[in-house]
Amino acid sequence: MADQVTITFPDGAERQFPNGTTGTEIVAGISKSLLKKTLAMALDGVVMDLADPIKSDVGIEFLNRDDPRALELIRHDCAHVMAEAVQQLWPGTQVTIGPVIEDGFFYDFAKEDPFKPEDIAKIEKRMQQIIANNAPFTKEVWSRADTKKHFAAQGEHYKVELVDAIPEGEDVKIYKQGEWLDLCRGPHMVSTGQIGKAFKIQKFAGAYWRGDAKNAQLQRIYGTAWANEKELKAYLTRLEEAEKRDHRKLGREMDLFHFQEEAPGSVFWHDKGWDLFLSLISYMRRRQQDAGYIEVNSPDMMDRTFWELSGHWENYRENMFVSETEDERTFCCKPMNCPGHVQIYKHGLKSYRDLPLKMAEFGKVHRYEPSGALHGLLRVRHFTQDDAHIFITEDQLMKECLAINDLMLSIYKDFGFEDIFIKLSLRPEKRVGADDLWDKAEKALSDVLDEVSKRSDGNVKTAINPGEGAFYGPKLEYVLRDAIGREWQCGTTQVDFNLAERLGAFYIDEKSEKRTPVLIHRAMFGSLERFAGILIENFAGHLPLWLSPLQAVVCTIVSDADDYARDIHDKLRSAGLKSSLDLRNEKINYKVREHSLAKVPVLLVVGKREADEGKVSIRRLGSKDQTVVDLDEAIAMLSAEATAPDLKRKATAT
RNA sequence: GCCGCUGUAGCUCAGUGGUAGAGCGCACCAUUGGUAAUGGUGAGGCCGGGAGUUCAAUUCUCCCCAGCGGCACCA
Repeated sequence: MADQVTITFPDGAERQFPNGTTGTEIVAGISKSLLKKTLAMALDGVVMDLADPIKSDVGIEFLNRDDPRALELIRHDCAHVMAEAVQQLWPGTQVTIGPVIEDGFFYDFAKEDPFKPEDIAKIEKRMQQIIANNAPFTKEVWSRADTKKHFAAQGEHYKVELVDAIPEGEDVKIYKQGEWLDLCRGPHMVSTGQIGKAFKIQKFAGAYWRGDAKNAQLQRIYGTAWANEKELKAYLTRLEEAEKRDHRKLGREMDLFHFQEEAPGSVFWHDKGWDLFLSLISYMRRRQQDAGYIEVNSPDMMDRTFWELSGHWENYRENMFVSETEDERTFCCKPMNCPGHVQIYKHGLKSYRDLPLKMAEFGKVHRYEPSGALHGLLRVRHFTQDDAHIFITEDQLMKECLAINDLMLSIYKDFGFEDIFIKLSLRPEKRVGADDLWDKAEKALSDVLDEVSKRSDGNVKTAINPGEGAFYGPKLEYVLRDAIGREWQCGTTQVDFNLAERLGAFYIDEKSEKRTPVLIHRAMFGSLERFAGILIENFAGHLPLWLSPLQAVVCTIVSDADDYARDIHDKLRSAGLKSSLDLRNEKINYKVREHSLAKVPVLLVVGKREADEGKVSIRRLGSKDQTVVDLDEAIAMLSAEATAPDLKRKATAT
């Protein structure tokens, strides 16, 4: 072992130190103020405890709290302090795991009595004390046996399990902060005081040990921590903004839909919401027709034998709506459209010349989702899929998947979603079909993914999810990023070498032989209900004109303008615009406020002046300004804007 | 489904062991006002459902349902 190590500083300077010198010693040698500011070091880019000895030649960086890498340390340390606070306040509580997550951290505890809402303040207060004590974080490496003995003696059974989970050959590290210690792989900051004040305990929740519902349920505490108060405040504001976009709230305010307890997980669409829904279907229907799809409609209920054949009965029986009828038959509300589509396919002999056969349906599927999963429009028990099944020969697979991809990306773009992420989900444990068919299907989708990624010049990001596929085949899942950076999984392309055969579908090939088609399942919006919810949140209720169920309200300032307003309303209607008339005996301020709150995109305000001159005053949602233009001009402009993007493209193409 | 919290007027929410209150909205009257709340009057409630304790339950206890926040699930 060398006596000396060469350390390279961020400015490029190199210096020799005795082997085993710690980061702390080096910083202390530079300046007291730097030592005070430094939370940790990075050796050749790897973040380490400042107190770690340096045993080889490396490049060193010192992390202060403004370093982006420091945030993770602050949150991690904050989780430790929270755990200490909880164990101080409620002795006997067992600690389990406490990782850093996006925007914060959590720690899971095993504790008899549940935490109460008022405990948040108690925990925060105790954490402040621990942070004020500013105890240093110190690291020790213990033997496995000693560690297990220690935790077993403390009654920390989960920690004993965690020690067993540490891979052989890896050190068992213990971090101490004052009297308190935790099993942890680190790294940590220098002392608890470095966490600062910009943290907050957010909420309590239940969570299963090791994420498995078969295990005990622990109590999770979520918290957040930031480098400074300003960032914390910005984060809390961001949460508030997201809350304002909540589609459940906006749905009520905009009078789009409602839910009630007699139909949990089912939507009561009001006229305006249904108008939006129908706009989405019309749009998708046009896009699919243009792409060579046929549209069909299959029964909502079919005999259970179909679902046994398809494998749904075996895999999803508990999640199906099942009905016993007077004739003692068992019918199931369809949880998927595929078996129905295969029946339509099978009606009449198919030739290879008929393939690819692209069969679409706006089918309403019924799934008895677990009660705790329901969430507004985003997770319901009855939803409409823009579903399609594409029957192909094996060698058409690549071409069809790419065509679907192109259509998918083009459609998302029409709604303003251009930041797309595609996940490839591979075979799950519970599945049907032989492994060689899975090999083939996974290879095919993987090739498609590579090709899509290549074509997009790296604009489309991709990832692979082992074990997440459907029971009958692997899938590509399209994830959209919305206006405030949240991700929503929508479209899916699934390659299925199993179902067509199970349901007895075939075609006659060039050699007059029977062959089984490959089935591609695909949805682009996914669920119409869910997509509508996503759009409401993405646009914060400010729907683009072509999707808005009420595009304009004609408001009068004085009743002398009533006849003129009626005239405008009629003309808007004739031009295909969705308008309504507000002739109420109210002040214009009142009308503007009310329609603005209802997110009406365009207000056409008319008083005596406009009536005399044949003009309208246009006020757009979100703007305080108005422009006065000729009525005909206004109608032409709004009509153009209200045209769906695909129709606009067609109009300019001809 | 599991853990915790919540359920009072159309909406947002106060409140109490002696069967209820506000604001907004709604109806009516007056007001014709130029771009985010004109004034007045009035109507509106099985206090989520069921059982128990009590002289008396919206209030306390238990069970159920639904919603919310998570976890698990998501063909």
